[in-house]
Amino acid sequence: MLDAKFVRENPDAVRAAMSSRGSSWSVDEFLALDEARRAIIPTVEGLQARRNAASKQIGALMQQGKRDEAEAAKAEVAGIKEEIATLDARRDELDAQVRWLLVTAENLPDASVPVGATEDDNPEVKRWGTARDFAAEGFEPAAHWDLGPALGIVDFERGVKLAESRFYVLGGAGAALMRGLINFMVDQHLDAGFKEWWLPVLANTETLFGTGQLPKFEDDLYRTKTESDGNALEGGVTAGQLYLTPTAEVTMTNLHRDEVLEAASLPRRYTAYTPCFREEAGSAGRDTRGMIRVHQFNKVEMVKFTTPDTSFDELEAMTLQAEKILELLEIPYRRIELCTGDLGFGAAKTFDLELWLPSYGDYKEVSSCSNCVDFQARRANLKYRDPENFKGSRHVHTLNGSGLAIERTIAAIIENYQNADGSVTVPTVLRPYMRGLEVISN
RNA sequence: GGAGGGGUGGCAGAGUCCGGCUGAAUGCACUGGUCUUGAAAACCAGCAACGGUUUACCCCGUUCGUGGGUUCGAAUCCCACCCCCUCCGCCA
Repeated sequence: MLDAKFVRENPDAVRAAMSSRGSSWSVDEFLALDEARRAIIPTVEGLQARRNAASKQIGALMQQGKRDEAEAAKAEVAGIKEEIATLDARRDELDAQVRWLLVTAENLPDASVPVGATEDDNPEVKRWGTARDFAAEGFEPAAHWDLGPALGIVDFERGVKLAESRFYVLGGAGAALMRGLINFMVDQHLDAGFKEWWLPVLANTETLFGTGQLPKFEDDLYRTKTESDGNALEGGVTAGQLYLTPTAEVTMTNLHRDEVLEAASLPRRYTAYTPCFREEAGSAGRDTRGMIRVHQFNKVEMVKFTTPDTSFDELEAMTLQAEKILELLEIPYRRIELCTGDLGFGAAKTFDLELWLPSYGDYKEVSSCSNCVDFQARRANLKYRDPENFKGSRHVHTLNGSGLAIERTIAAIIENYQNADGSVTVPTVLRPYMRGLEVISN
């Protein structure tokens, strides 16, 4: 959520930022509504003050037994009340409109973010490792959606049988690989000083609002109540509604919603493994094969809470932490920086990591590390205090990053570590996590 | 699922029956001061958030789970909803 005061005082900067994002958010619409709203406030409050004063007087008069004067005052208040009611209704209306604009506004890109329109404009920042030359080795690499089932470790058909399309099942070494990767990644983050959490995968409306999934992106989420239950979300809060979380970022960031943290306790570095659920409603036809885009996937997530002065350093550190996982697994990857036009809703700056997938003949996203600055903190009312430097409290900066998305990592391992005979070598660092298994074969 | 209790300031906890200087006693925590070599203790003072106005002070408004209602006036009365707790039942 943007700071209304900031928008008011820096309309040109906001306009430019929104334009660079390709956002349709209108600064002028906001300013007009905001001005209309603020024009009414002094009038309403003046009337309220008069009403309050008169009421107090009536109480005093009643106690003194001055009935007639009290009755006269009551009559006067009746008139004021009518005026207030009219203006109040108008103010409520304007408040709601202004609030809707504020909660649906994208975050402002950081000044350092390269300007661009689409993902094609995302600059590549670095590249690590080299893709295997299968031709030189004398065989054609198979895709994970063929290799996995052939090895009996991935089963797409049974996933569909149990749930629906875009679900899958892992068996034997496949299941062990999943479990091993989760533990491997979490251990790596623990070694780097992160604190581990275990979180609910159902979350309420306030929680989803705090990180920005609501109110704009409800369609991406699985919900426990649907329109037919008479519980549709219409720009507000649906009582009792729960959502399957699309990422642990949501719950982990909201751990401190409505809290004031001590500056001395920052930065806080958190990590959690959770399953993630996404409706993927608008992605029919994209990545339909394999385990690249499924409704339920697994992810080890990193979240940080920092003071404003260190958040960009922490973003770099977080991105390096995610890269470290790929390097230990020896999977070729590249880092790209999202341009203004490709930034996510709440992000001020984002680095994506993409790993090499032979079946795509290209890099595919496996991690996204973002600094949301105070955007989520404002939504989630998440502040910190630092008595030595300022009075009161200020919003923290929040960061989140995948470390990593595991299905895509598994796909990359299967494809990059495959052998001519159809077996898959287990990456060295994972072997301790897989009871010493070195090769997955039939 | 059944029965009962409860949601008040950073925390704890009065006030609610009998509506009116109650934005709210008291304690703890916190901040400043006195005292002290220093600290503790003691004592004094301050201490909610958000919004409007303002150079600032002040002032005004809103907020006692949420929304609505009654009233000149609601933390206190009425209605609906949400949430939490305890006991019973069920259950990994």
